[in-house]
Amino acid sequence: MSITDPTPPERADFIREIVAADLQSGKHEGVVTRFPPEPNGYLHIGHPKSIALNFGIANEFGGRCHLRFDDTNPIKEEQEYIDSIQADIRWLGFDWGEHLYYASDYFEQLYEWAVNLIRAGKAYVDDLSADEIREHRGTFTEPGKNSPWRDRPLEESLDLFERMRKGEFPDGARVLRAKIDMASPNINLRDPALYRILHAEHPRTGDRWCIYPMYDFAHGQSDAIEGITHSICTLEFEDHRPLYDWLIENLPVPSHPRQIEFARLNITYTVLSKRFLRRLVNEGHVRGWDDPRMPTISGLRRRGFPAEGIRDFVAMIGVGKADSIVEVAMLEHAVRDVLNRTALRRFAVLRPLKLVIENYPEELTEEMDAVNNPEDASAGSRKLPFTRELWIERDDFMEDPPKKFFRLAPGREVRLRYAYFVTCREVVKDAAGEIVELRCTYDPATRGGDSPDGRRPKATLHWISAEHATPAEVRLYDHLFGRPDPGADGDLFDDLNPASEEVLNGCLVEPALAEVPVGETVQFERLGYFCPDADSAPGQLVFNRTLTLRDTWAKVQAQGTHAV
RNA sequence: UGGGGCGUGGCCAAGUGGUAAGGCAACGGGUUUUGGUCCCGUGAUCCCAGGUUCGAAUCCUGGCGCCCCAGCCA
Repeated sequence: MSITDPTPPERADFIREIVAADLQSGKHEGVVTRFPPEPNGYLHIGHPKSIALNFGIANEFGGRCHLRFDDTNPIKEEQEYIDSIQADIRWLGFDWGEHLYYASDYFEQLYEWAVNLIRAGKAYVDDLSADEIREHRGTFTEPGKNSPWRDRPLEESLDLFERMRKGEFPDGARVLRAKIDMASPNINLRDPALYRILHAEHPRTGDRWCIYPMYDFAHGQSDAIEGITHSICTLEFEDHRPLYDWLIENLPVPSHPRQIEFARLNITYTVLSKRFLRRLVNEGHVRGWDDPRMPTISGLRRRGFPAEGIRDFVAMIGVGKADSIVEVAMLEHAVRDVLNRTALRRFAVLRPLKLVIENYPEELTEEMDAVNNPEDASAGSRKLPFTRELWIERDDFMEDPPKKFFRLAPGREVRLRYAYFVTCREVVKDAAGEIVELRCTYDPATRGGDSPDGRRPKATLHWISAEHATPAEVRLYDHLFGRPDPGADGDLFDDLNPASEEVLNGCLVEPALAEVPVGETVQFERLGYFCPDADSAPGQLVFNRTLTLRDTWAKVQAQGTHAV
């Protein structure tokens, strides 16, 4: 894994071009990247863009990619997040090998470097309060003012910093600041805070420390320690690059990484803000971080999205510096694309309607051959039991059908997939006028679904033998938000889609569906992709709808509604 | 408002001075035992205005628009 190929892949993005150029010019002999999550929440669909970029570049150029937790703020970070993040990255299909690191591994080194900086007269301990520091910072148009402590003797700062570490001061009492330029037009250079006092339990270092480095003082140096060549981050850190470089240049670090920024991912109908996602979970709007409606990796996994679809999606959207909002349809397309190729086809009836074939023998059960996946011959076939009493989808029958409806209707003949042609002879209703049963006849000559005389029904329906049907609960999911730009004109919570989850009980599925393992997504023919939920138990099947199939009939219906 | 970025069809996105790739979506049509899949077809003069050039989305100048920064968050 040490051979370096300086050839960029075809049509590389601007970051890959930079990497390739650095390799070709000999600036670097190999490439080392890193994915640096803060363990303060679960990974969401925005992260794979960065993960695939960092791990992808490392792979393509024969380098390596580290997983490094940016754990410098113990108040927000938890072990649960550290664990879930690793599980999610692995599930996505990426491997950091032996290269698992934590910024907290470098706390001692970072502390030493801070001392170096003080000795060099480039950092000082400030006694100002947070409010006072803000007041001294100035504004976008006015320069800041120097802190009265800015020029205190080095020895005094050294002593104070050491006592900060020893725990002699309460939170917020003092802070270590870089001495750069309070008049800089870049606010990040107006003597940024480097260390703050936080008497908090850290998930990794426990109570060994009560001062913690700020992001700016930890990230670049961690990169340098690990020999990262290209430190890829999102656009909002562009303003921090001068500070990143200043620290690298003013500290005796072992290497000089280069920070490169790209635009983070945004998707329609979804919100990717850890703060907001945490609220959804904590305030009970969803079942948890892994709720199938959540844009988290664990939510998408539970929803049945394959990792390959997510990888294809991020490859499809590209990498650039222009802010953009990708349509969810693209994600859904990527997912359907892999599922169409790989998902087993099964029969399931969500809203059952009884269909009785009057001229079919009472005691007979036939075994019909059904293809498991028309896109993959190696998936083989299965037997479907067929009997006189069946269940079909309520939506597949209309007593008084409109012009474009070509499923079952009184007097109409349709094909029952893999079985026979049936014709509706009678509609049975209950006292309330509800349709409760369809009486039909079948044509024995059409066994398997083809007629010897070349008759071709306009529709093919899926069905379940009543005698063999297995009950199941099915949870239908839709976008978490009811509009493409949630929160655009007000509170995000006002835009939550009240119909994002619909639980259906009394669904009936074919016997083979009891065997699908959690983690596998199958296609319920003509309905969509579904996967067993972890809530399933023997005899208590629960399925989540991953996505519907593309549905041109639904589109026709919607147009009809809107036309009037 | 000072600084930093960005601006190519509805949405992503190639293009790096030689006459606008591709994908998604939408809309037509064909195939089809999933109204699925698959196949075919349909759309831009590149934020605007000047300029340089035989020739500019690509270079120059000036505008306009959008995003980010005033945490002891990352």
